[in-house]
Amino acid sequence: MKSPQEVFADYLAGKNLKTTPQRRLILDTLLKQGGHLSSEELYAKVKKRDSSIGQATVYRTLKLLNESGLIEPLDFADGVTRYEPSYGEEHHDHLICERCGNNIEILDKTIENRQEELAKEHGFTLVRHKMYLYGVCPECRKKKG
Amino acid sequence: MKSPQEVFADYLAGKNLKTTPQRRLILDTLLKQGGHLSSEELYAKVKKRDSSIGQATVYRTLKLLNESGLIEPLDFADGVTRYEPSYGEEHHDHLICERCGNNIEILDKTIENRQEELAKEHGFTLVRHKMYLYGVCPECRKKKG
DNA sequence: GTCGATGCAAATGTTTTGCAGAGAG
DNA sequence: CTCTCTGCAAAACATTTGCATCGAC
Repeated sequence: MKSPQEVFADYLAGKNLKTTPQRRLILDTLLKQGGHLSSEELYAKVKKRDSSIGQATVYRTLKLLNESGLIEPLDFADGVTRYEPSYGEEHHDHLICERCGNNIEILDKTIENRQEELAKEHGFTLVRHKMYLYGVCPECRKKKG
Repeated sequence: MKSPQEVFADYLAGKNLKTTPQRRLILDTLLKQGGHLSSEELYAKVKKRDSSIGQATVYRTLKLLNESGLIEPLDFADGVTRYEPSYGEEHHDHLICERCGNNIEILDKTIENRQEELAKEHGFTLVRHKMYLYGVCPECRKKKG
């Protein structure tokens, strides 16, 4: 299996785009960090390693990484788009606590299968899906309510 | 069952807020229109009936309507938040065509039940969920690819 | 060298907020 | 009468874009 770095380089090369130090640094930081970073948060982290980097480059690179299939945008309904590394990772959805923002990755074959069937029943070819479960986690429930 | 207008009036009264002509007009327009309106689109429709109304009032009222449980925000991943009337309506999810933007409302008990179970398995109390299936509709598939 | 990439600042698009006057309870 | 509401314009956000310069290939 190719490394994410290779995948990115190949994607760029295939579109006559260039592999620059900034792009490498951004991918590298994102992979090391993992998790669910917003562009802003990623920018801050990247800036620590190269203070001359610009915000726009981070946004532009995130777009490329998404197109190359290396990362996935997430929407936790708080106004910012977050990203998570998705290359080589099994797909999963998110269970989010509405009180503390904590979130757990979930995966359920029953649901995945039904989604595929449902799309088919309507004649659709399913490309991707997003599922977010919002609730209250055990810790927050104990605290109040 | 209470009418949406009553629900809204009760919600406002309960918070010592006021039932104004603007708020009534916005709710009324939204209900008559149904569907998946963005704030911008709703503002345009409302303005036809009362040209003196302001954008901000529409945003503020949408927030109140959401809190009162009358409408539901939707995210079709196109940068704008849309709203749909949800009071007295059975919950449903959305199957969206990535090419033409057309979308179909779907509901599946198997999935709904599994979601509830999944949350429970992690100790969460499920409050709500969002599921979007993105694909290509039959018409668009015929046209190309 | 050439053409894409970068950093900066300005622009964009959506949503929020401050404020002074208007109006519901 | 008292607070909340409204419209307006300005502000606040996240994100995108134009441009001159820089640098990967």
